Amino acid sequence: MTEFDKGPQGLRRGRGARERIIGASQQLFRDQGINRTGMDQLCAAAQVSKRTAYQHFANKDELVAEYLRRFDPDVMPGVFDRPDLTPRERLLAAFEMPETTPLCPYIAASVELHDPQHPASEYAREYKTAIAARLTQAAREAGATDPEQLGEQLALLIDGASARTRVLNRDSFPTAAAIAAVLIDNAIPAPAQR
Amino acid sequence: MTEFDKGPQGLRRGRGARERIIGASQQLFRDQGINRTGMDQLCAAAQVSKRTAYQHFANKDELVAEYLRRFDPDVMPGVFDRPDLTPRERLLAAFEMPETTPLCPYIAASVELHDPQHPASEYAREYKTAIAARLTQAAREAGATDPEQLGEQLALLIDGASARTRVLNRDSFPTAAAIAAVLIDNAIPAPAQR
DNA sequence: GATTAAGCACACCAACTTGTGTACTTAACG
DNA sequence: CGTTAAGTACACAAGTTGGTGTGCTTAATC
Repeated sequence: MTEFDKGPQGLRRGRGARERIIGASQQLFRDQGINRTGMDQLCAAAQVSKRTAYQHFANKDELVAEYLRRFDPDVMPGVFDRPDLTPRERLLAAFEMPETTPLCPYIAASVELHDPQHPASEYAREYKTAIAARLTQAAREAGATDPEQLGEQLALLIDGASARTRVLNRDSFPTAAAIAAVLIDNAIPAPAQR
Repeated sequence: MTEFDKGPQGLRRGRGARERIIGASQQLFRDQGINRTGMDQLCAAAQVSKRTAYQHFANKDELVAEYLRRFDPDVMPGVFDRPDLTPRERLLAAFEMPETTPLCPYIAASVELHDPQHPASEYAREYKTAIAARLTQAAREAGATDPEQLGEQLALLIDGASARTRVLNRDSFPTAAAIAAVLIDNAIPAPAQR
């Protein structure tokens, strides 16, 4: 019984070792941080031998990069894929944080790795840019006079709430949402609001 | 030649050891991060023997805590000690970041140490609270209707700019300052503005 | 049944970490 | 002078890290 796909060449055995590795990294990197999570512990959690892990990922850095790539800016916190909301509501939805993410993993990775050249750091930059672009687009749809500016501002608010939540150990997203509401109302000319 | 550093060969004894250690930690922790800076390297940079370092600080954690304590919320970036500015200008002055601080060391420490119980993490929380309190006070002096709210909002903007600057490798404080201007003008009733 | 890819168990390595122990040297001071 | 506080140099312990080498086992396909 093949439980799984039999690709033209690839045959997945057991149960997706690669997926388990990434799954374990998502949990451990988030809970303990990247630097404080050793490959031994990670492999144990993934129920994968260390040897196998290093056959899937050349080194830890590459695993970290792949771990970050798994977060997709298009599926943020269900912000841009909700046609039931008005544009304004969609912009505000970005501040309902899924409390599974105590600190944006990109900020964490940038700080922990401490190397702007690191592939993960570079992807973090891409991601942040993508998020701002999505917000800009939503701002445009909402009729903002300067969508770029509003998008960048909202992105900054999200990062601020994320960082502050981490340091203070207290949810700062409501504060950010309050600011966002002010900015949005200021940026959208009255006739377009509803 | 009395009590000052002087010695036959590079022997800086007398009274500077502790200060040199902290000085080196300020530079290295900022440039390389805390976890990536070993005590060996730090002692070499401070021109202090490792033994001496451990006579001044029980362990690295304590050094990290002391390193953070050296940042004083009262002397932020010369924000609250400038009677030449109007209250409004004083609030905005908080966003002229001294570019010597790429990322607020408290956010960095919180992320790197990854332990809310760590003395440095706890001090980071105190510091952030103190900053918000100072901003709240300035907001009150500026005549804001809800100074607490404005202070908290401005603090969040600072953190957002700090985090975002780090991740994007691009100064985000102007964006934060623009938001701050909007918030301030919205929070201060017209007659009180000047 | 043979082949083959994927994985496992486990020992092992080299580098690096924080932190000590020990014996020696210097400067200040009464 | 002698005492003492501060510091040095250096070896070393004990732990952790990322990463390999090797031989063996499984399961699906040929």
